Amino acid sequence: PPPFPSLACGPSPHRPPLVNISGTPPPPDNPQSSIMDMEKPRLESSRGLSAQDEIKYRRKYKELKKRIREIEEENDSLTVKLHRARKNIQRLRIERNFLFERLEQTTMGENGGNTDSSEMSSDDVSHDSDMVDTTDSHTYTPFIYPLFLLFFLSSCFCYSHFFFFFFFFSFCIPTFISTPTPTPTPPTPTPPRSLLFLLLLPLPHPTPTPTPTPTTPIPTIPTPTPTPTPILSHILLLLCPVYSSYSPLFLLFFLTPPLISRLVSPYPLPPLPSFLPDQSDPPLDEHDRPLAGSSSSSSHRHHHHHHSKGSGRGGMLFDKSAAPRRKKDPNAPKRPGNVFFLYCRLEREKIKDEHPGENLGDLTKLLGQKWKSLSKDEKQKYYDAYKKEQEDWQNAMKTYTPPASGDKSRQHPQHNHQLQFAPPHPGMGGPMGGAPQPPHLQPPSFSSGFAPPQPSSVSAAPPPLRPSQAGPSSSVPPIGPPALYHPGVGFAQPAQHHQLPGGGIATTESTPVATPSRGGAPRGGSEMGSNVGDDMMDEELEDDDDELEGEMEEGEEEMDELEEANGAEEEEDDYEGRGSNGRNGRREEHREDMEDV
DNA sequence: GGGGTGATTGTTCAG
DNA sequence: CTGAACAATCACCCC
Repeated sequence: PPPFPSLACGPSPHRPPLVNISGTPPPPDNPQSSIMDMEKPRLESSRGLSAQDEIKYRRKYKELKKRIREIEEENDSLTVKLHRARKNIQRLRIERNFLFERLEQTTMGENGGNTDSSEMSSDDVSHDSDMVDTTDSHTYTPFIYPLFLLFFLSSCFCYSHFFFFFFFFSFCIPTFISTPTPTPTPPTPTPPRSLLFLLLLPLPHPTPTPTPTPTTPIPTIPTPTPTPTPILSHILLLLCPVYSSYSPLFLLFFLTPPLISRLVSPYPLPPLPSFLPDQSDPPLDEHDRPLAGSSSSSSHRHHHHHHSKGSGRGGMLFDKSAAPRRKKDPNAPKRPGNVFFLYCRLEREKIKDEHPGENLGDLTKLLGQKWKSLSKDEKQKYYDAYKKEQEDWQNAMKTYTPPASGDKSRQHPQHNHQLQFAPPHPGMGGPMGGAPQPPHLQPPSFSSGFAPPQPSSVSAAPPPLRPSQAGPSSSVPPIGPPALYHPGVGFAQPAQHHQLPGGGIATTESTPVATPSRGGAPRGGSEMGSNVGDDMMDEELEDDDDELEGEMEEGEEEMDELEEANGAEEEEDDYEGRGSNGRNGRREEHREDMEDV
């Protein structure tokens, strides 16, 4: 290419590539002089050029000079980055070699004469540069990595139970990390946590079976106790695609494995980790509803799925679909929408005539823009009409009697006749225009003939809370030493403050009893395990965890590499996981499978 | 033929 | 406080 085409082509700047990718030597050592050299004859040859052109060329020259300087600086910074990356690679190789040597010692200590693997291993160590591609998959992580990956992928993209997640981190990770060192320390009398955690399984203990599978060239790490079958963990982990969970919380736990180890500490064993949104929650929710007197739970669920529209509820930390929105009565008077919808109704025909070719979506967009551009006075007439519609709907709701159902506490709050319609500016709307009182300032309303709270339960209350503060939050067990937490005291509060009308008292009284028993006590129990439990054991665990922390970081780095390598696969799995089948079907399968288990 | 989708704004509801 | 559902509309698309 011509060296500086912009000189001949006029003022349009033609920028050279930023980086010299091909590695060819840069054209001259001193680009500025070269420009000067080339520019001079041109200037001389075109001595007939006007002074204006000369100024233009000079400006161009300065611009190019500046650009060259920028490119050189960028080149320098890239060189530095490259250097750092190479050093990083080198460091990782050293770390990997170190880990490999440790594993090699372990394997040799276990079955001293396995020359086959040791030969291969030493070969790998000697050929450092080849290890990156050849040995990662079969040196010291023969089967853990596939399982790890399997779990990771499935957990990222599907539904599941944290139960399996915890199971994985309590069993596979400690097995993966805590390779018994050949130091002469006697084996600890306590079995590994991973195995104790197996006691959490709601499964009968299977008979121990040896697992010399051909797919695991390096035998599993020995444990001092008779192993209750790693094969069980294999089976369960293979079920992970079914039970897996799409939850960002997974990433949190993935980044803090020591935390996981602590959480699953089995001294003493809680029946299940309380914070798991585990299988007990949704079925319990479904189970509570029939108790409340509603015979339409199945249709309710169906209705909810029907209207979910596939919107991104799966992104929630805990799937809210376990507590779906209450089924609306098809016979109930329809809500009047809002003032914008009224405007749309009135103006749609008009705007359709103005834009005959537009589809409805675009027309709605236009209507939205027009609505926003309307002044308050112009909007006022629509607000007036909307107010009238609201009143009509209100009257219709007065005559409407909702179908008898157990839990009606919030189904039709409009029975309180507290319309929250507010015009754009205060004071505009007459009696409705005033700023509505915040709900917590309003006196509790029992205008619908519902019974007030029973005083007998209030009498047992410690210092009374304001009604606005009482409620769901009061069902949370008190913070403090779990041993001091007495369920009887803790549960009295929620019942006393549930002033929800209707069957609310009867139903909500049963709910808090169940909730802390799952959500409060076990949590306290698990904390007790690390706080009040055997100190010796605890210290051992602490030390172990500290050891694990350092090594776990290295494992995470390795995992990062693996993740990058498997990025394409993950994307494919992603598509499969979110197929048109959707989560609902998967959730149903999952529930049934869980019941089977 | 039935049902979902899209595009909007404001209100309601559940957590 | 937050985020999802819901309200109206209907051409269009998919099953």
